[in-house]
Amino acid sequence: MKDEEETGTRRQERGKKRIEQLLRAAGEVFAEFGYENATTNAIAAKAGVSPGSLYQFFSNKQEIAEALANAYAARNSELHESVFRLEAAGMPLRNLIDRLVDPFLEFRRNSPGYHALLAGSVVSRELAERSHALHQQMVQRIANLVRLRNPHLQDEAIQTAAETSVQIVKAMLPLAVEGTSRQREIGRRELKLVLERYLAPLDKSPASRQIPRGTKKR
Amino acid sequence: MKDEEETGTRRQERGKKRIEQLLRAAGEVFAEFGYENATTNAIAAKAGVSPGSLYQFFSNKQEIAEALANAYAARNSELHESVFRLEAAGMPLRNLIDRLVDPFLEFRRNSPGYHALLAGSVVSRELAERSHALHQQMVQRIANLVRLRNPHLQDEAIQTAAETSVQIVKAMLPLAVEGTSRQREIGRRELKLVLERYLAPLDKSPASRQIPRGTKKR
Amino acid sequence: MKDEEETGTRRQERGKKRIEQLLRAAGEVFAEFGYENATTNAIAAKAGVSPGSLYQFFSNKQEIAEALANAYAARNSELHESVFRLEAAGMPLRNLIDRLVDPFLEFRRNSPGYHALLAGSVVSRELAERSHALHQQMVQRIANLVRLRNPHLQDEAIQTAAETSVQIVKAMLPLAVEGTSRQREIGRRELKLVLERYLAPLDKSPASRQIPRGTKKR
Amino acid sequence: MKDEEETGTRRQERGKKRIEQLLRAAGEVFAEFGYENATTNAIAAKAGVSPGSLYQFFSNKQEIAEALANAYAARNSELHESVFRLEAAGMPLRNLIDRLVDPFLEFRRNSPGYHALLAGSVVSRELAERSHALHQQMVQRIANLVRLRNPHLQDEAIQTAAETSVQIVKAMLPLAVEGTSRQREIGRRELKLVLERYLAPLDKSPASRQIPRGTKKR
DNA sequence: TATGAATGAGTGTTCATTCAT
DNA sequence: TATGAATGAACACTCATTCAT
Repeated sequence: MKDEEETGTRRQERGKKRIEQLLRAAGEVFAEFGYENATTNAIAAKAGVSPGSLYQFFSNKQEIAEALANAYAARNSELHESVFRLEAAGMPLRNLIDRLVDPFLEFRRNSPGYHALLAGSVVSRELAERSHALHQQMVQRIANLVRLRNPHLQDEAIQTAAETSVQIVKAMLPLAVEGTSRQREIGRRELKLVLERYLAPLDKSPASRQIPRGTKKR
Repeated sequence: MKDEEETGTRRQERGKKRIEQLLRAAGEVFAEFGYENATTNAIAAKAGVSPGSLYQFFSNKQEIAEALANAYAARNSELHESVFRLEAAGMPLRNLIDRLVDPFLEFRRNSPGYHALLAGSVVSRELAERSHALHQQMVQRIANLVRLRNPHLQDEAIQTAAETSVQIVKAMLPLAVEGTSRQREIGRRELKLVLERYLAPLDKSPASRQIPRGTKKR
Repeated sequence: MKDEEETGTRRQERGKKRIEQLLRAAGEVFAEFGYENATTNAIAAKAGVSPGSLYQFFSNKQEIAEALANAYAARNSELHESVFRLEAAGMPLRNLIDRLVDPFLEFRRNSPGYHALLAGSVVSRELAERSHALHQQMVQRIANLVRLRNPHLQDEAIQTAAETSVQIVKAMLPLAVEGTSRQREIGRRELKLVLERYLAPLDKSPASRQIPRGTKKR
Repeated sequence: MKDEEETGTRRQERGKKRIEQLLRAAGEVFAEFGYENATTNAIAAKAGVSPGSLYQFFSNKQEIAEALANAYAARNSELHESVFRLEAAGMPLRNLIDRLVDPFLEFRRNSPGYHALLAGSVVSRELAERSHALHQQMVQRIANLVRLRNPHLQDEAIQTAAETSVQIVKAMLPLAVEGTSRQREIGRRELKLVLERYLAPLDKSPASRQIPRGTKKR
């Protein structure tokens, strides 16, 4: 509680805030112009900060992109923790899909720049690898669920189904995240429908029979 | 055969060849580096042409991208003509999908830069519009087929189904076009499978009865 | 002992210490990186002080260099006082040279940054002038000695001899100050030798009769 | 003599001229501001060229400095070839010194920037090494002459004498190259005088006895 | 018409200096 | 007075575009 410590704490807080400001601004600028056309000065300006300040926290433009991607990856992981729970394996497929897809859509709606950095042009090898790792992580989590629901399926079939599911989600996300709210609603519904119809035939577990709510888990 | 005698036709021919060279080069460079990181000098060099010459045919970098997109659009239209024939409406769903998807995949495999220009970052409003127009054209063609097969469906449902189908194809294209030949083969199979499972429920024609996986072809 | 009771004297003392810290640090940083490549932040950091504090004592980077040069000039003057004593005029040339050169070399060995500031690129007009003044001071002191030893010489010859002597010292300093201790020893010997041979012909005192090399000291 | 070759030749010529323009401009700017304070845009402007053009010939600022140093080194070598001729070994010392020093002084007068690059702050390790190599080359050439004149001297003494001579020349050059023409003349005379007095005692060869002109070599 | 050297506006980045705390 | 985060002018360098040949 001494003066110095207090100061230090405040400084750190301010630093964190600055970084958050900058990353938020970077996300918006990357989303609007793409990584290449985004200028560091524009990011600094949008964050209400001088160009020099930006470089107190990030040593170059690429590092901003990487930090932002890290932040997204972290939030993404939290999402995974809360969403890929094994008890979910027994749900009816439709419920499971709701449970997985909705938070993910919301996350993406709140993450401008995610697409520009992790789906757009190659910012850096590190970022490409991180993106790939996130993708694989998601594939594995889905594969686990698929395996729990369909223990008789061969591993390769499970992998393929999981990979395909992730790809469907990735590509249909824009429809569910952009446009008017009506368009987004349709996008969301169709995304779920595609997933459901793709996955239903694999699904032999009794839980996946369309059962009215209230009858869950026996 | 002297210079002044050279006919306008011959000049035009030469011009066309130059443009083709340049567009081919542009496609490759865009595919390798992305639109933003592609330099006009690199395109000119790859086309075996001076940077000044490039500007005889295209007034700026963006225009190259647009011309390339146009060329792809034209080839795409030819594809549509040959593929979206009404007699196809009566085929079993699976056959129809094969017929539509395979040429499209081949087209994409032969169109480097297509993804970089039309799926990557926003190159220009013009390009975005053209891309959108292509997309809508495809949606309408598919909507027509869907309507022919399922005359009882409401228009909105048809539109949505067509839109979603196109999105599915876009989604799965990378899996069907990139990677090892085995990966591509799996990608192609899954793409068709997703489409089939998504569309089958709409489909009242006997040929499209859902066949459980693993029991295919007998 | 409370804050407000702190005397001005004490403050001044603290200020002096800070200034000394900063100048020492500046000397080292200038010596290591050269004036232009030295950053004020690096100087402050090396002095264990914040960049803001530095500017409490020096209003800009140039002023640091000037203050450092002043400090060197002051020490240099002390050296002069102790070394250029008139009783020295009667010594044998060789002894006189020893007496003048050795303390000067030691001073230079203990003055990092001296070379970077006063011999390197032009830091500022002020500094150049100060450097020139120091130079001239030394020239005059030497001229005085030369005149005492050789009263018959014309003034211009005396000036030139003094000027040249100073230049010789400057020339040979690097050899006498840098490198291994053996190299430095050789450098020091040669410096003295060059001076001696240059000055001896002017010198009518018996002690300075030219002695062939190798026969020195018996 | 065909069109293309002619063009190529002309281009090369223009390129060479541009490089010369740029190097001349760089020399002047480096001389005026020092390497660090010289801006590439200032160099380009002084050469009457755009900044982009400069980078067609040099890939960065350092490379300009290195190219300029190379050019100086090359001229320096030519000088050496024409000046360090063995028949010179027999000359009276004074003549030899004239012969060596005068062209060297002229060279330096025509080489603005030489000092800034090769004596000033450390531009790069390459440049420092080149500078050192030039220095050593000169030392060796002088050592050869000294050895020819004084075959009985030990190698180490020869080396030291050569090294010291070079150091004297380097340090006294500014006096002989800068200032009014009178100052330069005095500087030149003193430089030669210092060298002569330093070297004369080593010199046992008959040729080095002060002999009136016209009696050379016997 | 083709060439490719030349252009120069614009970008990422640094660092001397300021100022709120 | 001390701090160090913030500032912003300035620089090295790039590349889409132009134009003399």
